[in-house]
Amino acid sequence: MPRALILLYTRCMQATLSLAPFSFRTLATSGLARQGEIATPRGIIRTPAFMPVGTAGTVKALYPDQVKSAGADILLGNTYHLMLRPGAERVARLGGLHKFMRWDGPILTDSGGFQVMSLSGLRKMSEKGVTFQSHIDGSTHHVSPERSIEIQCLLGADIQMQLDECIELPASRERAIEAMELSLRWAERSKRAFDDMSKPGQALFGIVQGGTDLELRQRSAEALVAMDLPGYAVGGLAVGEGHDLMVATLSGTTPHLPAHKPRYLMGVGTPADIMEAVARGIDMFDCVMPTRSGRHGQAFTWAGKINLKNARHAEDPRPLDASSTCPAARDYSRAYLHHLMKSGEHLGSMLLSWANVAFYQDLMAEIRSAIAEDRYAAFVAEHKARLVGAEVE
RNA sequence: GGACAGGUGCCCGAGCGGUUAAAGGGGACGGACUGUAAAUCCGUUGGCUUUGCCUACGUUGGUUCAAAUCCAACCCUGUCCA
Repeated sequence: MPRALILLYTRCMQATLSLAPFSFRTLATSGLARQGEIATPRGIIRTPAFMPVGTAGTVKALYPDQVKSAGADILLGNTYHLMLRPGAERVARLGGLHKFMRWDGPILTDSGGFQVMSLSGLRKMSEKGVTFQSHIDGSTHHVSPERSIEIQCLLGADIQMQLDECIELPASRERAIEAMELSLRWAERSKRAFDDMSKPGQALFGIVQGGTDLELRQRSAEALVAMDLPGYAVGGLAVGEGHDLMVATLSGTTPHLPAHKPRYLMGVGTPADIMEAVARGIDMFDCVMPTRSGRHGQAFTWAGKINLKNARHAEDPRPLDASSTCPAARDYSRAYLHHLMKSGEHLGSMLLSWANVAFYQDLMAEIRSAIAEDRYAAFVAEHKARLVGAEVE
């Protein structure tokens, strides 16, 4: 083959690759649980997937390489936090978030909707959008659905989230309706903005709201599905309602979301939450739990949770999990991890964050295998109880 | 040897007649953490037969209705002077 042709072919392939559409396919099911993959121009996301949270352009206390080698295919960034610092335009001038933080896999960005709840004392809501008072310097920042999408495009997020209103539970039905309907109107505006500004291969997800009211959840889901978005998230859960109500709400929500599109349960959660959500057809998760708990001394293992700050580990020479492939879990004694945490040494937070991110990825890998082999219910029955509580020795 | 300053709960340290089992830190012990205002936050931290009692602020004695708080002696510690 002439050299010129090879070059042309290569260029075409590159072009095709860079324009590869966003797509989702299911490879196996077990009950309602699905195992599959999301294809993005930046790589495949194996589902069910857990996305480590990298709010401010970093999965706290971890190098991108560690996150990658732990098995994560995609991670999160945050519109609100990156908008304030270093600023979306600056990130764009520096080549986008992927290059900036040295993560070449897919990135999903949250819209700032969670900060509507978590920073409720520092913001004002209107039909137009949210006005935040910066928690850093008090300056005022307006985030409309359109501006949220613009920021996410500037960051270069592969999966973008509509701006929504996340409310704390329990909440009155009126309050849930209000937030759900506003979120739907904002979904429409987000979609229009996304269609204008996004690049091929990027995807916008809508967010189902409605509190724990199944009728509201259904209405929200159906309205979003009518917008024909590339994926759908379930938001407003794990915000005070408790595990059982969350699971019940999911049971009444996922059936209203199309089977051929990815479903993302936002902000969840514990290993048990994830297992039950997968059983109800959820494909994607994110949560600060592995990293925050890690920084605070709590490790997740197949034997249950372990608080390394507890005195009982002071002279325990065993690693967290001798069978783990993660060096943090395999090669360091509990006694040493205990010492690091008690001493406030950064390495303690780093090692436990690493071990936890790796554990969560291992959990997802096991979940995917169990679905692929159609033994998911048995898998949950075998592991859930143990993962809920403290380590059983 | 002399002059000051000081000895408080595991440690540092506030209190300087009653509202003091004694502020505040730290440490220790335990808990929480779910689209990250979080390397953060919250408890507990003398004992007991626990709506109360006992023990406790260097030691001993005293003043007082009442003392960690006032007085005396003694024992320690620090700084300075000889």
